[in-house]
Amino acid sequence: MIDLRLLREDPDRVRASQRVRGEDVDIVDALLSADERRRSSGSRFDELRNEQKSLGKLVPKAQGEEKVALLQRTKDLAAAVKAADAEQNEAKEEADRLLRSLANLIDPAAPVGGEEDFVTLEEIGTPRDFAAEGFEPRDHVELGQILGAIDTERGAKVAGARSYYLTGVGALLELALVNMAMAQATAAGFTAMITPALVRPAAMDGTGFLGQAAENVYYLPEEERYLVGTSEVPLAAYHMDEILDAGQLPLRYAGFSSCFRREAGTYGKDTRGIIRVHQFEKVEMFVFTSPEEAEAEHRRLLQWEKDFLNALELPYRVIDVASGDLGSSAARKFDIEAWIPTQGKYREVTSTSNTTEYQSRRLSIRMREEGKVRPLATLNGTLVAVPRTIVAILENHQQADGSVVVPEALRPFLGGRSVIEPVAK
RNA sequence: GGAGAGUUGGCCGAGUGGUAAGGCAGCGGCUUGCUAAGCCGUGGUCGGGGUCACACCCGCGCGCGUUCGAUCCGCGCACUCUCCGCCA
Repeated sequence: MIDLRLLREDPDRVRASQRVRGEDVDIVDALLSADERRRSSGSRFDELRNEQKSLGKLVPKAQGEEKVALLQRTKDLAAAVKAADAEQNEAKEEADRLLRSLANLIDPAAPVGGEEDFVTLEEIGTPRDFAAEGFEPRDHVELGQILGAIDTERGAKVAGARSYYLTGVGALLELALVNMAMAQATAAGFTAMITPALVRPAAMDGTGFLGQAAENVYYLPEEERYLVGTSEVPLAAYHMDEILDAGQLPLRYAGFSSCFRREAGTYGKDTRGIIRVHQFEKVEMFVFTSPEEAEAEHRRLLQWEKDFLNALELPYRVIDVASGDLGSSAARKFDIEAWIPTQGKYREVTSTSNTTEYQSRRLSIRMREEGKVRPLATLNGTLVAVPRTIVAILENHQQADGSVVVPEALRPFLGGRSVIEPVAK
């Protein structure tokens, strides 16, 4: 959530942010009046409660008629206090509900517009010219079959649409990618983490995923638990309700977990293969740092993502995502899209967001610096989302005979293997 | 799944239906002097709300109830621990 003080002082800035996101602007005024009501009802309660407490202290000392009169007064007061408390709570709840429904303030540097209005920051590497090489590239589904690496048919049989098995070398490929990602992250100073995939509502809501993204979240009503769509959730909530010492920042975590997504509203999109699936594994970077450092840290996260894709020798581009396409928590977001030869376009493989103080306020995570306590910034970035990275590797590094060359940096994690050969039929 | 115990300030730990002992640590001072120790004082020294700043209000895990008044009594919930059962 955003700073209520900022909202009072500069509501136009908040309105402008909501507008470029394409979200409700009226909520700003509703919140301002709810906040006003909360403050006035709060001080009314304070006064009554103060009187009640001072009178209450007199009760045990009072005697006879004096005591009877006093008890009558305090009894009346008790009813007034109760009413004032109820009003205060109602106003608080309303203000809090509205505040939590407000998206993060957009970074003024982010491009304005919808999904198509991103700005391409750079293109790295050159897509291969398969025509010049004299063969038609196979898509990852076909390659997955030839190599015995991916089984989507049995995935559907057992688990339904958008499900898959990674088999043989495919399974090993996942483990290799995860290990390579963790090796890079720990070398950069991240703490490796294996996180819960099942979290309580406070964690899910605190991270901002129960707003516009709620329809993509799996919920287990009997347990009141959510399945996370990214380890960003358990990593952000790791320090929930804590005050971190400024001296220990930045705290950098690399979390590995399964990720679950309902993919509601994506019927017909990417139905083939493993581009869009209900369950996958991912290594996610997550950082707690000071608000002043957040922007520079965001660039560092982007660089670590690039380092990883560079090591995999994949052609990609970096885009600056437009205001209307940001998640509610993000002030700014950079996506990296890898080139997918058989689709003839770039597809998202990683994403890094600067969520500024939005999540830390919701999760009540603060930093203490020179005795002062204030919110801190959180950032997240994908190091490797396994299925899409496998798609990119298979398609970009395939050869005419259906084999796939293993990028050199990945070989040590794949038992030294340099080529993945088709399995004999 | 069953039974029981617990949750108090940065940490430990008492406690009572009427403004939360004590200790450690902290902070201020003093003494002796240095792999530090002792004495005195301070004291919710923390977090939230509120104010120009004070005042003031809220916080004894959370919520609801009883009461003029709840940390204390009742109900519900969360979490931790112990034992039993089951189990990768």
